[in-house]
Amino acid sequence: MADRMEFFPLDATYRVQDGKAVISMYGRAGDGRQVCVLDGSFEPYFYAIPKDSINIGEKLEKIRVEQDNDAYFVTRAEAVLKKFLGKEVFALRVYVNLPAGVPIIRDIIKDWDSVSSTHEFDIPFARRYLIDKNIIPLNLHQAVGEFISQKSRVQVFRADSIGQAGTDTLHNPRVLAFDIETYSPFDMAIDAEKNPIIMLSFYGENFRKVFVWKKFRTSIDYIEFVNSEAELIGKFRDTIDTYKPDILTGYFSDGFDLPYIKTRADKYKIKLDIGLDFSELRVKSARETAVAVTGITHLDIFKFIKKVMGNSLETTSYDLNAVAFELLEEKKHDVSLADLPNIWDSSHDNLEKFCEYNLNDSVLTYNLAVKMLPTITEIVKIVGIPIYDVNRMGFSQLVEWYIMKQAQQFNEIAPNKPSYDEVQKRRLQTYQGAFVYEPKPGLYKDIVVFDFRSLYPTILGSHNIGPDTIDCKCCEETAKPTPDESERHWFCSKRKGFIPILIEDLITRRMRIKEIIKEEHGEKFAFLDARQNSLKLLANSFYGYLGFFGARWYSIECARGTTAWGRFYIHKVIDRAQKEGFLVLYSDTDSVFLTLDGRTKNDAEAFAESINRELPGLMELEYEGFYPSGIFVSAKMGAFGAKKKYAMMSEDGALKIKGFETVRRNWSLIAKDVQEKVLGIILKEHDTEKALRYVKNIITDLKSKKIPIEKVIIHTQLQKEILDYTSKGPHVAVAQRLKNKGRVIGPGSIIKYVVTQGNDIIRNRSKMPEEVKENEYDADYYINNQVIPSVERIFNVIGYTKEDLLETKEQTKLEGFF
DNA sequence: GGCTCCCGGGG
DNA sequence: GTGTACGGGAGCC
Repeated sequence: MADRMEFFPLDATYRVQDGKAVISMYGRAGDGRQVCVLDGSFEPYFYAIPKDSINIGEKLEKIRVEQDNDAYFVTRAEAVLKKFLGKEVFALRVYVNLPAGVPIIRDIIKDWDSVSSTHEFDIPFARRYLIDKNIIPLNLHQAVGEFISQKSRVQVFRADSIGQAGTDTLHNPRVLAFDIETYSPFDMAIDAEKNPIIMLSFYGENFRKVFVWKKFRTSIDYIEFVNSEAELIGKFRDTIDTYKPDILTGYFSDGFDLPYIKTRADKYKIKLDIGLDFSELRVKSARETAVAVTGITHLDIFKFIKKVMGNSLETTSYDLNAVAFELLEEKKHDVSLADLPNIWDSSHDNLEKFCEYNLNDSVLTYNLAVKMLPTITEIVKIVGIPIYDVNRMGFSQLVEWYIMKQAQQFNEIAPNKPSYDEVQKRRLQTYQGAFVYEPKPGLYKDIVVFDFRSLYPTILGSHNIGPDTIDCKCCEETAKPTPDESERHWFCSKRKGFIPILIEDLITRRMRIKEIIKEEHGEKFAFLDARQNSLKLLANSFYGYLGFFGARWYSIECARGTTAWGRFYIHKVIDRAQKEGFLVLYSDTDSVFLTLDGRTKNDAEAFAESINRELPGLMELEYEGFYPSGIFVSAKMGAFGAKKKYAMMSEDGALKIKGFETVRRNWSLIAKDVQEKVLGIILKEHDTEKALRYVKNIITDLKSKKIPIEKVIIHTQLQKEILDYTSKGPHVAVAQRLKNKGRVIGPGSIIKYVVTQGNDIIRNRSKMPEEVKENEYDADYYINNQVIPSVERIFNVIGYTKEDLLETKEQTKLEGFF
């Protein structure tokens, strides 16, 4: 007798059982319990396109490969009618006994004379399953089958069939945030082999806890003392086991917390078998590490925010404090972590505030995860990929997997990933990008900003741009070619392409949501807003995807055509604006900055309307805003045109700043200080003279050595053994000398150095701070390589040159603007 | 100008 | 895991 069971799948994986692959999906059942759903009915396969419909079925069935005690063979081959880049093709769907056999069998047949090409042989089995069965993680599904008994931390259900069940989505997964503090002496590299974890905090719904293995007097109820680090690691495992989170989240936990915990656990031979199948936590060490747990979704919320939200945030730093402040208006506790090791070693009485700090980091992480969950959920639902993977994908991968899923629905075969050689070739391809109208540096009044709503996506849609519509035979004579002077291309005017269909679908879905969202409030609004934003992010990424060297649906000609049309339309706006009497200040890609120059705001809006009447398809020029004053920079030219840098003040007095980089740790303190101060003076006080005086004073102070030596120390971390360096930077030279003096120096050591006076190359003038007397540092180096570069572009904005900064005599420019 | 190296996040 | 991983700036050579 079959049971029915409803559940929200979170992720899928597979296991080989009795020579057959069995999919296991972990998720939350309708009754609230965690569940594992097994499906053994899905078979691995790939496609082979035979030449001239030669029958290769018999030959395929003879293949048999023995490897590592497993046998791989073709179970059957099915002839199917598919589409490939706009053309109908006969393909063979080649079924293989095991997933691991797919690439092996494919390798054998790819070179056969009778085979023209092979496809879709490199798609992870569990991902293939979700796509083919149209199972969308987080949506409610119904399984028919029965509960079985199997070693597992959760109930196991063996399914005979699985299907969508209504439109419900898991909107309140059980989230558990955690954070560790480690013993980490001031200025030493973080070293998981050497230094213990001393605190561990958790935060979830109605749950907060800090574990610490030294005792002190406290009245805080969530602090729990344990006797050792080993016991603390045991608590890590047990807390997760009893809390039963759907999502375990940390801040940079892929790169720090979990690998650290794993290293320490290995030391004590503690098994971190928190997987719902009792498997251990897995640290995948690639270029960027990632940590996975079977059945529990590990969300590194830092990674998600940096990858997906990054561009839309004001902050340029992604540390927890800056991100929490911008997204939550909350901050980290203000404690000095540098003091923690000493306090840990001596006076335990002060440990309490570090425990509070530790918990607060988990609280912030939890709140960030909850805040991002609507967006994460919507991306998962649009792309059809589990949270764990969405968390670790960049935009081009999100686009690609979205297209892969749609390809299945549209009966399209996916093109292959480029070979290494092909990637190298593609990397060399360049093309003309967007049009940039350079602003004259200076201060301006009454600025109006317009931009094209989703310029590239609407061009791709309106002009039917895609790899399957380019240069079609049927429209060679009639189609309108791209406005590209260097090469002639056109796109089919009879048949809508695959990619334009997908893009227009994303755009119109978004427009519909924008329409209904006006009436919504609260939670419903938040989800719809997250959805429209996710749709926009995805649509905006298609153009870049077409020109991305790793893309399956790569087409540099399509990318070129898109920018060519983009330049065409923005020029049209600029020309018309000038004809109508506006002053064009600045334009970049899809936006135009005008000054009213005597005309009114209403005139500007009417102007946009007149443009819109002539635009094709879904293209639209939008009124972005009005700014009473602004400062524009024509920054240093890069290889592909100017960088975008400007600051404007809106009517409510808020400043909008674009393109000013922040300085990093391998800059001296003096450079950081000066940049911060100068930005403050100019943007808040509008006193350019004062900013200039300030920098001049700093330069004078450097020359007369009034700036203390601590402010000119540069910190750089040694990445490998000194001998392994082929190119000796200043920090390597200093490291060598430290080693000669008997200091223990190796990978991870932070090398501090000061550049001193002389004519030699920098390396030979770099010394350790204690070797340098107060007046020995090279003032010119710090002025020219540190202070000036950190503020030069800011001063260019307001009309001063590097030379002005260096001159001792005062000058006045742009006086009396404000 | 090409090559090599470092940074980020975390403590 | 039927896959793969970044991009920008500074200094050396």
